[in-house]
Amino acid sequence: MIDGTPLPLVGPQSALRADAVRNRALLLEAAAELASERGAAAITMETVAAAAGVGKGTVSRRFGDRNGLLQALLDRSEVLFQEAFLSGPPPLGPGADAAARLRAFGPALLRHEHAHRDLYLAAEPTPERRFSVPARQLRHRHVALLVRAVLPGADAELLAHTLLASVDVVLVDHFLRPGASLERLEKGWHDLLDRLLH
Amino acid sequence: MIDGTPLPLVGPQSALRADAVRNRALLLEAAAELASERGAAAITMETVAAAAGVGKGTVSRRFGDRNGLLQALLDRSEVLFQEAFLSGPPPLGPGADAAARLRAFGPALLRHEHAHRDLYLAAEPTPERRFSVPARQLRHRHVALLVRAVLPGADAELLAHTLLASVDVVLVDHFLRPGASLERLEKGWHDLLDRLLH
DNA sequence: AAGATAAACGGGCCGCGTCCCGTTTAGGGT
DNA sequence: ACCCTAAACGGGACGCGGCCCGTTTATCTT
Repeated sequence: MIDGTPLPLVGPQSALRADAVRNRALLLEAAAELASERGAAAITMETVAAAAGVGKGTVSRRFGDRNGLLQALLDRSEVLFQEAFLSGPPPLGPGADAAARLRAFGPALLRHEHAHRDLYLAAEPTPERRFSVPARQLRHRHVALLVRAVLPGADAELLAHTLLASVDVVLVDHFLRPGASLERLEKGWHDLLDRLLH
Repeated sequence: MIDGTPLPLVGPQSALRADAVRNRALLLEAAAELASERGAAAITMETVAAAAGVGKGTVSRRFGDRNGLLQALLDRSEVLFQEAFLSGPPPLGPGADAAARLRAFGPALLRHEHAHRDLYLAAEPTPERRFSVPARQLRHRHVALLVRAVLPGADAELLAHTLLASVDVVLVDHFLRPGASLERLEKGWHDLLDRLLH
């Protein structure tokens, strides 16, 4: 397992050496600057290594591959979103009933991903790893939990995947290209839930 | 546009030269043999070119990229599936009402993709092209048509994407790994439709 | 039949991602 | 304070995909 990529909301697990911690920060900073100046496509293992003043091998060892680096880059804003639906104010966070939280989740995810769409699109994992990304797993568990509360008879795991897929970044981006609006997608989410909940 | 990859159910559009047609067939045959003998992962631009006795440039020009080659490989079985839901016997084909056709579509797609899962997983397009694959567009139009007939008030395009996503190869494969069954996924499709149609 | 033209061909080139291994260094134990 | 070991480091090597361009060849025209 690649270290230095702590799962969100889980403590450090392997005690990175001090210089490794430093280099990790340097690399993420360099990558963020590259992304904001020349777009996410400009992030390559070599350029980010050079910009941070370290060797390519260091990037590889720390983040595994290019995708791991991009995932780590996303982690900061992802954690903010996670806090919003795990412990933030209702209706997204606890305090509202499951149906209301579920209703609020779609639009919130939609807007969050859309705000960072460049990075999310660039960081789209390969098919075989798509469901292993910690952030995705957390989203899925959360939605499945809400679905279970709202539709006890349903296959919550499967339905959660379906719901999440309906607001996937890639799909959203595809819809927004021609001129569709975020509002249409939000309405789609609400309609879908309304039909599912009678 | 890459020629030699006619859209399903649309006639040829650019009159390939005779030698090009021959090489295209040679390449596809070589790729199919490679896939069956050493797995889809063994298909690289170079090995397939060598196996067919042509240069790498030829593969590149004909199929655009590795993914285009894999899509072309899938086309043969894909066309069979298309015929099944476009003009085959009910309940999948015309002759049954839209609700019954929609019910039948999920399991049919599920089983079709599962039967060719190795190739479908290998041929998974990059995010930006995911919705441009002709076969996917055809599936989507078909499902959207049925949804429009069954739920006139809904956003048929969006809902069709959601339905298709719920039986996506990558998701299905993810579910089947631990030991889930195709039956569970089929039940999920039927439950989803039942809830949507009251 | 012979020339013209557009298309196809081949294979070399470049860039990127990944792997590897000999070297260096941080950090804890004595 | 010194050493010992495990971890991190650098950067070169390799393989694959995508691209390009000088050469060959099929097909159409007259």
